[in-house]
Amino acid sequence: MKESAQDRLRRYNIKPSVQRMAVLDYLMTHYTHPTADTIFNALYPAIPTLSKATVYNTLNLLTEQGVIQMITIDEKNARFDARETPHLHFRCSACGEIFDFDLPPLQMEALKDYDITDIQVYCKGVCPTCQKKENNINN
Amino acid sequence: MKESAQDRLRRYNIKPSVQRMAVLDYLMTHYTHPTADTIFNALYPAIPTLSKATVYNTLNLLTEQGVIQMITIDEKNARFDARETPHLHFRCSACGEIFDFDLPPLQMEALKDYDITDIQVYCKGVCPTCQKKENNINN
DNA sequence: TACAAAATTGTAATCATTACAAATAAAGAA
DNA sequence: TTCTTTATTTGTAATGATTACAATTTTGTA
Repeated sequence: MKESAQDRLRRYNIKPSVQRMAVLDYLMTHYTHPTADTIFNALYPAIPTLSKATVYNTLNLLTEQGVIQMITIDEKNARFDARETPHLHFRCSACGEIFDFDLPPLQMEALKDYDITDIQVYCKGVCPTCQKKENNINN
Repeated sequence: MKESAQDRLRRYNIKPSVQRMAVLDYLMTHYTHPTADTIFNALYPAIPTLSKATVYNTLNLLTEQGVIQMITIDEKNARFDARETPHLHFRCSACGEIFDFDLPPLQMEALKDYDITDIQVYCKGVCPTCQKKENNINN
């Protein structure tokens, strides 16, 4: 049985306000790496008093506390991800979609004295679907 | 003997204008992950007619052509890196410095059908020097 | 109910980056 | 060379995501 957004906030000692639960719940049910704007637009109908500032405040708080990750693979907007296990992001330069992949643990002797709080691996290139499309265009 | 900025531009079939050589040469002699602004300020005295727009144009061109890498580990500004071998970036949350580490090749069966053009690995945390400082403050 | 602290809101400001049109430089042809 | 075309650079205005901040609302507690 999956942990709820409320429980996850409690686990990090963050007061589960309506707005915080809504933002985190959206991320925990949409593993689409949304932007702050996307999250705001999705929640606004259900919470018409919601402010975009609150969405930004909440995302920053959750990121600082390590509840979620801020992804900077897209230079235009920050994206957010509620997955808790280290994983790899692949961003297709053709369609823009961001794919998740499990990541083998990277143990590096050279980093042993560094206190690592966050690991992010970004790959960029073309996904198989877009490769096929490109081939069709060129034939 | 090291390759010059001019030769590297030629290798990528990019016309080696004075401005492009200056930007790339700066990156090839300063592995400090500078921002566009830092590069502009460093080059401006020697090239007083240089425009910041040219620095941005050049950095974008070099990034698109794969001559350099754009690093987004710092959410505020893009940073740039002329290293050609895949490597890992560690950003200290205390002092802000970005350290380079060699990266073991990451071969992942799950990605075999993806056409990967760029791999970036970001680690965040506290470097040994800042860890010591933090301990001293707490004692 | 009253008070203090925390959270949310709306809006203005910030600031890195981009857009764009004008100016300049480079390349090619005759 | 001189003319013509193309590529590059420049200065400045615009963009747009994010932040700052003061006012308002909500929450917790006595």
